[in-house]
Amino acid sequence: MTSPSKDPRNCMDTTTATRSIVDALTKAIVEHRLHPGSKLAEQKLADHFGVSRTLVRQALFQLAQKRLIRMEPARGAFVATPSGEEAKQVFAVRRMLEAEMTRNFVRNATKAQIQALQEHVAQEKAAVQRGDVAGRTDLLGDFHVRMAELMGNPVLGQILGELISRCSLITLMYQSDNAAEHSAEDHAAILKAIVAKDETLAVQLMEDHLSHVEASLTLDRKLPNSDIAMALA
Amino acid sequence: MTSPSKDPRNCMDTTTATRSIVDALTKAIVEHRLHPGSKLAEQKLADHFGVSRTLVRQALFQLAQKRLIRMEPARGAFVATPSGEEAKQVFAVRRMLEAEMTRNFVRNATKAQIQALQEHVAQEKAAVQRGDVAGRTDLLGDFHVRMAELMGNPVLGQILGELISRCSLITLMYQSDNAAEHSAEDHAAILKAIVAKDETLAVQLMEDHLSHVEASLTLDRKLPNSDIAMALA
DNA sequence: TCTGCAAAAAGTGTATACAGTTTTTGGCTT
DNA sequence: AAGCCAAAAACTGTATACACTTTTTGCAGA
Repeated sequence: MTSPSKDPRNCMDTTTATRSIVDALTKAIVEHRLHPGSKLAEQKLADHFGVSRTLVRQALFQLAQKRLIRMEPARGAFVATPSGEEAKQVFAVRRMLEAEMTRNFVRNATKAQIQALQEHVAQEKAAVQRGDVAGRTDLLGDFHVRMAELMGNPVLGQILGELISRCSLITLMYQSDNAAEHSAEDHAAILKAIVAKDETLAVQLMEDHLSHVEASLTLDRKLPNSDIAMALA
Repeated sequence: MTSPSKDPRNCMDTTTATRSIVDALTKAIVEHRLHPGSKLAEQKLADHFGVSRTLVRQALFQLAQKRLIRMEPARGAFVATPSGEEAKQVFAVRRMLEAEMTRNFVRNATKAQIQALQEHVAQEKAAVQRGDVAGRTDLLGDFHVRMAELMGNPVLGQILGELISRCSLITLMYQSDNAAEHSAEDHAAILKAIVAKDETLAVQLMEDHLSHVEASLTLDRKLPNSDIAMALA
């Protein structure tokens, strides 16, 4: 009832500030502008975003919980450097979730939902062809999240979204770029099986897809980049 | 208040102060001392824990990310009140994860790991028999987390741990207490199938177990409790 | 030149202060 | 007496201040 807030310019909304920092840093990490191992100095980030350390700190804590960064006791925050071991675990969990998800999707998806996925795959192909690395990375991950959301299970969608963020970091560390184009093809094949209502095949293709991505991991090293201003510019 | 916790396995451990607040509040929520919907006023919590609002705030953000509380824009934090819809989704995800987890466990578990689970189930039975509600709740959830960890997949363990925390809140809202004793029996049956290396049966029993818990949910309402000092004392 | 150590700089961890918003309180009108 | 508006209290959101820790710097001695 009482709606005394006639303030439409509530743009610097509370909580949105922290959230936008989380989003910006997440994007920067997933899109490879902040390299694994980079130091994330609080004051520098605060200066960059034009806020105080308080908000940066809150954002860093949230990122730590999402395992995109790690925080060492009195030394600060660093972009996470997931190990090969951790990578395998993340993929294992994804296979568990997505195999079942695919099965349920084949069973229950409506025409409209399938069409939504088809449009998504088309976008993926477009991004791959135009060489849009950032957009491609987003879309390839979003394919899986979208599927979860279309199933009417946002809980699954959120968990999968976090796993996929971690996967982005992992693949950025270990995977060569050309392998990603193959993912778009995999998605198309999965979708085809879904359209054909071939439950077993769709599940199998999804598992193969994830195994394939995992198999393409390699153990070469990267050099860290600490230039926050450059990466976020 | 149990302060003596240094957890060496958790590398993202922020200042232990914040973590102990998170743990204390998590315990209070899971153990039913803070009811769904209760307001969590920052200053009151700060006074209770003998710290400033800063640390309480950080803890609340982490709890919000774990979906144990919800934070409303300028109104504060409240113990989460998961809907029946959300409950179904959480259980659906658990079934996905734990069916596969059980399958892998049957395949790969060593004698020592199986024995560890057996000891755990024995503890469960003891807690149920002695009427230790708090310990029982902990142990019943820990059975699943323990299984994940024994599989050498801490990633799975952590995700499952969070889902189970949410489940505790859900069951505390919707489930009658006596159903929990049944869970200990379910665990024993699952373990028996694991010992017999009957993969199909073990998976089936795990799915049935989770479905059974979910099926025992009901939609009666609860009255909120806002007395923080009492609940945490 | 290289090593070791102390002082300074930088950075994190926590508390406090302050501004804006929401909720409560108390009185005034109908 | 019930309802409504205004002032006050309480609370959240953010910035700043300060203590303590880590890292860097600079210099003395070998």
